[in-house]
Amino acid sequence: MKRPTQKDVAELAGVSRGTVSMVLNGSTNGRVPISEETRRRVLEAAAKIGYAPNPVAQMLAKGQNHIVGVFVYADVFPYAQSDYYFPYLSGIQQSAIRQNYNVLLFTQNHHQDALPQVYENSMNTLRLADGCIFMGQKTDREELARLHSENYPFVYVGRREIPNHEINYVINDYAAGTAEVAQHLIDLGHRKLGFVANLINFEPEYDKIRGCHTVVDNYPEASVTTFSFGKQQHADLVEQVQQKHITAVLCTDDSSFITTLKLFEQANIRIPEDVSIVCLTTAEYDQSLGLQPTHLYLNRPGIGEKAVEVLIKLIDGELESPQQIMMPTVFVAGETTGPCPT
Amino acid sequence: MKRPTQKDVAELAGVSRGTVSMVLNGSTNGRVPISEETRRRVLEAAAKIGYAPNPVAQMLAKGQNHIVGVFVYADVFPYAQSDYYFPYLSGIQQSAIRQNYNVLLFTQNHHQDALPQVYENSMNTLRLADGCIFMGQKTDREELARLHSENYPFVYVGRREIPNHEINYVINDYAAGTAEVAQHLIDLGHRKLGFVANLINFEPEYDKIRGCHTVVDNYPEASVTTFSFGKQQHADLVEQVQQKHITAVLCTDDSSFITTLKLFEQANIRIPEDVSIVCLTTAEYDQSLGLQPTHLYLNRPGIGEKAVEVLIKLIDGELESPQQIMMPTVFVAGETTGPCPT
DNA sequence: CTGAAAGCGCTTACAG
DNA sequence: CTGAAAGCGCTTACAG
Repeated sequence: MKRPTQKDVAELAGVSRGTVSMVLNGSTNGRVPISEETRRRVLEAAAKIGYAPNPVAQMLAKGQNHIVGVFVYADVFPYAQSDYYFPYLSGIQQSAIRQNYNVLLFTQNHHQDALPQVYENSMNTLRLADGCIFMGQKTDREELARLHSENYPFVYVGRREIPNHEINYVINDYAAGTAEVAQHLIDLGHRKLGFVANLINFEPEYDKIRGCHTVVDNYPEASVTTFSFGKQQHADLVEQVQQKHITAVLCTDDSSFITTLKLFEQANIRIPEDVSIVCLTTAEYDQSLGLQPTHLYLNRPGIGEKAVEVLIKLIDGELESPQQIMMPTVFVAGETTGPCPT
Repeated sequence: MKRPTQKDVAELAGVSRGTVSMVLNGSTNGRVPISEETRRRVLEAAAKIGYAPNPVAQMLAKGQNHIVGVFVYADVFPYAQSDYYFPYLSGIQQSAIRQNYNVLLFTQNHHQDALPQVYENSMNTLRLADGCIFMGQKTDREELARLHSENYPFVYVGRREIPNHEINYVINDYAAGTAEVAQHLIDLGHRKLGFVANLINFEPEYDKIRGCHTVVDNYPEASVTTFSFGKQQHADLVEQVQQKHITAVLCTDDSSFITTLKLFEQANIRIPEDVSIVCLTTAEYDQSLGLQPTHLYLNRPGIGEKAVEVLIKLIDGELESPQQIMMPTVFVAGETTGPCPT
């Protein structure tokens, strides 16, 4: 009833367990090859009893698991926000296939209504994987710091700065992308820009604002006004836009993009005739909107792939300095931007 | 430089390795509890040297991994068709979280340009997981048969019939759903129905046709004509529809749904005035179409969740008879169906 | 060309 | 309450 082990094969084939191991792994351990006759006997015996090596035992003996982990700092594992996470996961899978790794989703660390934790009872629960890809907004920076000092190999998808720890990450080059957007708007004649974000104190948002300024600051008559959307706290956006004669608004994420569109619609502000709007992340055509959004397309699968490549090099010890990689975004001109009204 | 082991903790705390194990697992192995003082010493020692048990060693010793695998019979792991697979994966993750399992994606079994194989060198590569969820169209039925005779626990997402093997599966109840669709069309006055499929010799398609007939056969004047879309072989659909005065067409998947719509458009057949069309799977609003599709919504996350529930019961040995579970679909009346023209 | 044995890092009866 | 030891199923130097 128990599944067969190496020992069963060895006995049936009349050889030692070491020999079975070597035949099945094709490895000869730096020795003369194993005789064809022996090989055949072992293979036959294995096939006969339906033997398959226990990968857990192999992992323990070899000390390498060939598994990359995926850990998500979010309330639940990608589900409601699956549109956001799955493109990254796609890339992770692609890369894993290419490099002959399996992918382990750390779902065990999620408990109801609580953020997932790497350390449970102060113990690192990630050791099943050789290394791990991190995603998610609700980063626990202390855990990352600790993981880093333990030399556990990991790569964050997204920029995270941890004091005293140079961690590895792969991220969209928001600064360059936003600069491209800003230049586009400037070229269309816009000079008074608005910048809408949900949370300002977050690395990606910094990068976007910074990118915007690198362009705008070249035009003395141009300016950027920043709006922070809190809970219900966007009531004065329309007012301010009108008062300050803002003609173009950059929104950092799709929720603020949609909100902004709705606010303008309610105020009878026409898009793009009166005001141009850009979404600084991937935005799909929305039926209720009826316009192709001008946006920054993020190559999320590409980022996932890159993150795994870096991670595996890390695992293999091929990297000494920390990797902080920027991936280009793609500017997509849509129908929500137009020339500055005169 | 090496990561600390149980032995290191034991020495530092001045206790035996078994004691460390018990303290850390909270298990007392049917004995009097471990003294508070000892507990504290062990915990402190562990924290001090940053010890975390090696999960691989734990798995080997315990013989249980708490991992559910996911294996996809498709050329590549969900990527191009990610829209199709990811909703299932969402459900799998949800269920795994609830039951405290991790999820392992078997990407190692995918090699370029070849279908993935469970058995490599005639050895089952799935043993890392306690059991496995299967998905994908390009099922290798021989592998499933073998897996089943080896008593490896698995659940297929989709119906697969294997001679002499009653396997476990969870599937959309296409028969009931299609019957609902057929009734809807009959109620709208349609009597001559068309049924379009890409491959007819596939379990889900059988179920759909069967469901259609259970309704249509109650109406003596009603009939169903079946069309099989091969490669480029749908040229006569329009012709036949006109000749036979077919007024409603059921399409088994979204690709045949889209193709049918295009063919009708080219022939100046109006939807739904002249012909009603239904998609027998989840169909999104398509901008080029401009109509909300009448379709059968599939609760894919729900199926993923159910599949994991069944799998874990299987692993725990709580199930004796094979489980073949039907999940209800949801009929969504859209704009591509209307009353039969008179 | 092959066997015997140590080792991977845990858990769990079994004695004390 | 704790220690010593066997065992989980492999791999890999080391002898022969």
